[in-house]
Amino acid sequence: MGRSPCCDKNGLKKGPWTPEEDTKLIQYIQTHGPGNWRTLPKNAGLERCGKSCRLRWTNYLRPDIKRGRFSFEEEETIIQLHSVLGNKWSAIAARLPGRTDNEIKNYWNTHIRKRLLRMGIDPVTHAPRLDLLDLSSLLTSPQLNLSNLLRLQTLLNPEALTLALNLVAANNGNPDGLLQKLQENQTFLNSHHLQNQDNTAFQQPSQFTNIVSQETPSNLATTPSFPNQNQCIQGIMGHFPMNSTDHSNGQSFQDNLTTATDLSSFFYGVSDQMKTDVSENSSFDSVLSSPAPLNSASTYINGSTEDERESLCSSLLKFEIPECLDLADFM
DNA sequence: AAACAGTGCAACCGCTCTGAC
DNA sequence: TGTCAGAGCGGTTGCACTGTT
Repeated sequence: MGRSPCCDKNGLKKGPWTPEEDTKLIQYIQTHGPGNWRTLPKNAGLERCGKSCRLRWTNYLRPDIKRGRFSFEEEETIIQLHSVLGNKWSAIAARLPGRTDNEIKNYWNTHIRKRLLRMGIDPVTHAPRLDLLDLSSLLTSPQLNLSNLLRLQTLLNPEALTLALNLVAANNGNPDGLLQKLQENQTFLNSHHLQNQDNTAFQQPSQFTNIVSQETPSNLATTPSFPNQNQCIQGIMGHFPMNSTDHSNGQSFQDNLTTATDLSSFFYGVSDQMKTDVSENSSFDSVLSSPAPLNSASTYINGSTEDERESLCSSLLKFEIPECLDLADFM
């Protein structure tokens, strides 16, 4: 359905608004109120498109517009809402009094988006970016075996581990290369004692299911020699290097396993030290469970600089490995 | 001091949605 | 039901400003 342009573009002014034009628009709207934007320019004595008038009014001349730097509360609200709503700037703006969709959109694109990218966060999905993980160095290690991959499972999301598996296969020249390594680990897995006979105490890690059901390597999921999930879990439980209360708030490894909904959440539970390293703020629990990487740390960060904000944001990212956890222990 | 590059933001463009007729 | 105008939305552009060499 063809549409006529919203206004006759010939003779209409474009570009930045002058103070005189602003004054005319403000005076007209104060007298007649906003609305009927098509006829407004003519009635107000403006050589502008009605659309341009509406944009100028709603984004810059409205009396309730809040100007100036975004506060940390506003910023974290934007990030959280964006993680839920996506690029629905008007919907986000509706939750931020005094801020316009255009302003929020610009702030996102020029500040928040870049900061998330620098921190390795995909600004679209709010998830860690897989392309920034240096998986190749891990996967070319001679220590590569299934148990190590399964330990990585606690650090990476399922997509990352899937990628790892695919990279392993590609690195070996054919998918059977990985299969061979998996078979080598069969002995290791089978030799392990079952430390927790009652596997029903915790849910089967759904992410593991993702791994074994991957189409590539093609024959991975169907090969009879591939260890079953219970065997793999046994391997993890037997070889996980952390024991007792290491790195956790007095919570044992076993307790973590029995309460975690999956192995990744177990790892996140272990990373409590990271929280206290950053702040004493009790609301960090929600940080670690929220889709958005940020939550309430207002008392800490208010008035801080851009770099300080980024520093805090980096520390809040749950995928970032805290110093207290030595990766070498996992390998 | 000048040239260049990078950044931020105001404004525009094209499309979709909504309601009136 | 179809058409149209008005309004709104999200993506993109262009320019001014700032920092760097």
